[in-house]
Amino acid sequence: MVKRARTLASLAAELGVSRTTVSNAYNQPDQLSAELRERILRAAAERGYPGPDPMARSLRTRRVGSIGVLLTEHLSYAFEDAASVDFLAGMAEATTGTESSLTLIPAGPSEQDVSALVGRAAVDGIVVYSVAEGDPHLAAARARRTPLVVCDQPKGLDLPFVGIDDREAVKPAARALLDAGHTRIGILSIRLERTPHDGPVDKGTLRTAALHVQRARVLGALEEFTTAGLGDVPVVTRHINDHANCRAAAEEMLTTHPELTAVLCTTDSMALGVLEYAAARGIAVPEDLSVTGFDGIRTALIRGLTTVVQPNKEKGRAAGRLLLELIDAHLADSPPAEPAPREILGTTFHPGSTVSAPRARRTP
Amino acid sequence: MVKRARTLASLAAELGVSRTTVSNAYNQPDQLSAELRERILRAAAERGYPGPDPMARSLRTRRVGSIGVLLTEHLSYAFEDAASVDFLAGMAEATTGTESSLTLIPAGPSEQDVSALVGRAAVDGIVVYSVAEGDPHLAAARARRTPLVVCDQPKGLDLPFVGIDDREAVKPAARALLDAGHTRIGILSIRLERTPHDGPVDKGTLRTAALHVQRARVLGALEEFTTAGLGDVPVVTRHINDHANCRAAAEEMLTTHPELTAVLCTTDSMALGVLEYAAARGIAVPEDLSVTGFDGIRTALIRGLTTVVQPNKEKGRAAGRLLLELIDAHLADSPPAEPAPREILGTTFHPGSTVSAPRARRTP
DNA sequence: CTGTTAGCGCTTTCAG
DNA sequence: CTGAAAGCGCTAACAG
Repeated sequence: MVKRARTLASLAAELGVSRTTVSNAYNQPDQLSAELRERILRAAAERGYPGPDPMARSLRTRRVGSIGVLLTEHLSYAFEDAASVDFLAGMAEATTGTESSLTLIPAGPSEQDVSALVGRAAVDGIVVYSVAEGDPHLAAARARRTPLVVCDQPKGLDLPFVGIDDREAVKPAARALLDAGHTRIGILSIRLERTPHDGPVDKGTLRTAALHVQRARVLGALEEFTTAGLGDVPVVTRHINDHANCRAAAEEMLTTHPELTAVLCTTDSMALGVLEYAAARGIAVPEDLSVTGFDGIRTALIRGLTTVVQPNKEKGRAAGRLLLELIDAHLADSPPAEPAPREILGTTFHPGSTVSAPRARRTP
Repeated sequence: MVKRARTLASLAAELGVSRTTVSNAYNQPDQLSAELRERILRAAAERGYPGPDPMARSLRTRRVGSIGVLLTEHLSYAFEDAASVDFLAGMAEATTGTESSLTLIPAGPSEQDVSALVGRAAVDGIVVYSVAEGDPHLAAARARRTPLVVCDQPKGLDLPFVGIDDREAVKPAARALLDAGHTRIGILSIRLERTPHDGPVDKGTLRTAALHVQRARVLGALEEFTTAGLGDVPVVTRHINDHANCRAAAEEMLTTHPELTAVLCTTDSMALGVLEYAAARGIAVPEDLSVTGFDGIRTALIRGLTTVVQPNKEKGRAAGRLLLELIDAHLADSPPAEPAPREILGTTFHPGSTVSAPRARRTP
């Protein structure tokens, strides 16, 4: 077995054909006789020529064959969060049938050279998944001048967008509590700002919060509560949406506000934390405490949580498809659409079984 | 705002410095004065120069900055399977701190141009995750002559490998059944060959099965059973490891072999299918039927399944780390290690609560 | 159906 | 600290 030909050019030389012909053997099979093509491919295999170099090819064609997803969290977290796993599944699905693979671009917290990774990623375009307003990674992704789709947040930019209407979506959950007769309700949300903060949230910071999704959900709920005439609705937050924090948030809320008969949570994980805390304290749900969530993750649905279900997988599919379209347009030199395309997906309210009328209070 | 400078060269020209200097501003900050660097970067931002083109850069440096995972299943399936999600989380973790992202390379069933995707993926190396012996995607990955790590299967190739000892790992589960006194045991496995087959499996095809992981688990269990003097141990398989199929497999096994008092499954999903079927039929587990699984997926552990837990995330981490090492060595022109590195991770037996002594049979 | 001509945009010696 | 020269390996016209 001969061992030469590490490039297309050298293979062509050895076979006594032109580079074009070898290139065509790989890329345009109908541009040469089947038998010549066979001969070339066989010779390539014999000499261990691995086929056209992907980088050189990409440089020439201006297309890599991969779409990127920018995940702000520590990358492995994306695989622990049920919602983002579903989202990625949807994006993966969007690539099937296309010639693209899917590149996960990690984005750590260090502002500096981290954006170098997004600037250097070998991708034809990027879906920016749920980052805070002003996140430097988003800026880095825009700086690439390569197609871009924003998913979930930040909202309100003139960029291609896929997401849900968080503010409206949360309302059925709020209404369910009101309809059941609750008047003492607390709101549990996860981080509203990029900088860590755990504890109570005042209405001022709420108005300018950088994480639009959480903000919209809290504001949507508050809108319903206020309209119904409720006065002081406490809001408590945690930076990290994990088990321990969710439970701690539940404890904080119910300890500092023992009068509450219901808690509306802006994520299912939070709600599960409340359920768990309640179980540990012997607080019956929904008899003593009504709870609602948001997201519709599997475990929450299995436990019968009253929640709002959002189509995570469909979101991934939509974002991926839109990005692929934009890439095609970009490669064809079509000017970007004006205004930027915007896809708002529907959500559904899942009644579940964690809301009921508040237990009759010991009134005189 | 001026809008020119789409390349490093043009930016250099406009600033009256050399291309090297601009390049250094991005890549070797210590090779020029901080102020000149600032000036260059600012000018770049003003003119919308997106920074060095990733493809051109990669072509020159021979390094992309991404590692690939080849997932044979339809890509989105990788996100539905708990084991592979954990594996991916581990791989993602391996990239943190490195300058690499993670590219998921889909591999559909169509033999032809699908291998083109793996040949063309812009990655510095590939982890081939659990594919059948003789899978053309593996061949395509090898053909790249770029570093490669095989995870789980195929076994026995002289390629860098990360996995577990499936044959030994399953034995504690088999022994648990034997120790409890079972003598009528069936084995439920998922696909043993690349071509779809559902139903009973004969010992002949078992010996040559292309999917080494499943084969090793079945053979490991059979070895224990045979050593213990059990005679005929039926083996039933399903090609797809999903809900419906797992349940159907359970039904087939228990219908065609009503004498069984225990079922050993080579995946937790299978075992969950058995549990579900049993529940639907009013068969008590473990009183009427003992069941064991393999994998240690969360839902199985929660349900108390007796199973073997394998470290999926750790496997991903190990595979990723090994690949990154190989890439560094490759780029440094070090010759590949001989023999290929091989990392076998440990597994643990999870006793659970789905195995007990067989109910006393109605003997005279 | 085949070959010739021109780069794609960048980094890297190696001298200044 | 800066600049000039020399490709990395490939594909897209276009002319035979």
